Amino acid sequence: MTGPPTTPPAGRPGSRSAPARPTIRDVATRAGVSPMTVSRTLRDDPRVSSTTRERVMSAVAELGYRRNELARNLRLGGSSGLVGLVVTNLANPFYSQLALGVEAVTGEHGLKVVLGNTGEDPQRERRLVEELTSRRVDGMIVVPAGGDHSHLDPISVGAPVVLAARPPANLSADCVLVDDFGGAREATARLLASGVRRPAFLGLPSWVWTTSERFRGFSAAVQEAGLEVDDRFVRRHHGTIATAQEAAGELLALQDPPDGLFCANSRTTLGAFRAVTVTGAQLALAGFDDFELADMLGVPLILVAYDPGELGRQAARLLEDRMAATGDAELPPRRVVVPTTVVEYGRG
Amino acid sequence: MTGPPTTPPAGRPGSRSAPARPTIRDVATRAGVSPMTVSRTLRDDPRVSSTTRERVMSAVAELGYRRNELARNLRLGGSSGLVGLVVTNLANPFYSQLALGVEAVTGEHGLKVVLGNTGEDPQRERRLVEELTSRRVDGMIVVPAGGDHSHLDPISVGAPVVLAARPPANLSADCVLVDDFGGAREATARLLASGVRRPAFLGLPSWVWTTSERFRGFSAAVQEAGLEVDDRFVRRHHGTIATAQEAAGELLALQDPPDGLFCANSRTTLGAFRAVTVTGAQLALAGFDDFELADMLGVPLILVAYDPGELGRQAARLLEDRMAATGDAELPPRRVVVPTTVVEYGRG
DNA sequence: CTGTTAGCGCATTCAT
DNA sequence: ATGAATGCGCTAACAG
Repeated sequence: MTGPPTTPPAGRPGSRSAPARPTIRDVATRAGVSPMTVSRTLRDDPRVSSTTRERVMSAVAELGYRRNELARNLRLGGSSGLVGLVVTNLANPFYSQLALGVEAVTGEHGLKVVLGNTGEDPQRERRLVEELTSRRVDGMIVVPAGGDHSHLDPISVGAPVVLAARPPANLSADCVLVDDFGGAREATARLLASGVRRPAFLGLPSWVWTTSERFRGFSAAVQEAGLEVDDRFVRRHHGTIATAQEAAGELLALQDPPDGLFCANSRTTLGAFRAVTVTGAQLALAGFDDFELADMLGVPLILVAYDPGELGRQAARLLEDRMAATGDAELPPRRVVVPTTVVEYGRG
Repeated sequence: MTGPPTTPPAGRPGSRSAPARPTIRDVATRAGVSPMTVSRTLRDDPRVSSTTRERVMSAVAELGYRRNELARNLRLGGSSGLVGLVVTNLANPFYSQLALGVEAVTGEHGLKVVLGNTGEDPQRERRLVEELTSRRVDGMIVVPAGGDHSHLDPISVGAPVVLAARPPANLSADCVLVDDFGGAREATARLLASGVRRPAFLGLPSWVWTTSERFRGFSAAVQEAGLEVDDRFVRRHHGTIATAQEAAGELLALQDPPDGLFCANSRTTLGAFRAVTVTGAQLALAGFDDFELADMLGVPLILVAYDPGELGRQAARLLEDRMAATGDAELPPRRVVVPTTVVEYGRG
């Protein structure tokens, strides 16, 4: 009963090549009904008679029609069905897993994720946020780069904003964080419990929020063990494995070197591991972030593990929550903390 | 000279809370001009007088106006300024780096990336592709999951399609591949040059395209060395480190075990490494994919390295090329191969 | 240089 | 149960 192989709808004047996508009107014409009936059919409106529905659906199939969500969303209120996701470095497995978590949750509700990568450049972040705003994203999840987050104000963005991994500064917004303090504290406590008496800390510059939190956790554990944080044993580096190795090497070269080291992230841990391997020093290692092969390095390692995907999923849930809110509700900013666990490798 | 703090444009009836975004008409009213003039100003049309331009720009600033790209794109021809990126597993660093490469190139031209993750599920891939089509993406980059790619036909998608990492099947489309054959061949050749006489191969099931290519490369190198591929030394596993370890263990348990092993990907290599570590066997290792810490494992390792980001960048370039084409040009499908290099770790 | 008309593709409102 | 008019926000095409 399918009609004769229809010629594709007449392309717009001038473009003979690209078989211009059929619109709802083409379908209507083909099915011998009005565009409204097609629209209703596609919306699964129960008022459409089943015979009409069938005619419409055949026309849809024959023409290969796909509803234009752009036009639909415009008519529906100007939103896009898109969620903006702005991260600092997608090449970092941490953020790609976060992205995966976001995608998994938003995908369940038909929202799609638009990606932006800042490379830790606040300037670029501003640009990306503006572009996403112009595209009328229904919400945004951002791992903020700079120190001032005022440009992430949901008001100016025109949609809810959720920060991930780092808390808002100069801004009232939901956020999802890792338990940086608790994780660092517990790992450090285990390090001390294993007999370390001269603990050291190696991390990024102190203005990096996660590093400062992890340092707080480190300090707390040290003090709770009745020890004191030795300033000479607190070092910062610039985030690469190489600089971490260098900084760890300096610690080991001290006249009275530390006997244990807490590293504020995985690259730091790897740098420290290299320094230990190269020098053959006796240094118990702990660090934030679990990583593949940690169990294969042949040295004992106490690591703080957590699920980056969970960070993304929680962020997406907070966001969807806000999007669902009428807006009059004005729920106050929420803060979700993702738990950490401590894992030990290479014991014995 | 800025006017008095204007009350935000009257919200639509019923929504008193969200300060509805200003439209081009609000700006026009505020600036005392017509919407067209605002539109022209925003497009940097030189015909607008500088005085008018200033008035408009102040109004824009005062109202916090942002052009609605959705409406704009609809009017301009129904495209979205979006590129769809469908990958199999974003948690895999390979694909996240690929994504970063795509984002970097498309971002230069104002295109944004919409993400989709299939988890290797062809069904989900179909759904994602349809959704992206409905959103009128201007193009799509896909790491295809199944064996049949007919649903990726640019005609039905309505936009150019570029495949990445795996070649098209039942489909004519551009694609970007890694030199799987060449890389495997060279690494295997080095393995043999190091004295291996009884080479083995461990990979995924043979219907996985990359594995079969890499096996071809392995075989070529073996034959070029005047040896033969021993069928008992060719094994498949299911892609996890654990199954790889198991399969490698079986090889090592043979009465006359191999003295060298080529692993078809990084998880395979890691599994084999574990098996070697556990059993203490003498087995020279080579494999496809470089990975962090490969130099720290304490065993010699010959690895095939390449830049996944380059795969993404090339894919994005092919796509933009197609998008720019008039469509009448009908350039034939192109295939770009990203080169590999062989790196050796732990020698001595 | 600026304004008016018209319409991108779709869905709400009001008719029938 | 279906259709006609109207407009989402924006901009070509054509006035003036």
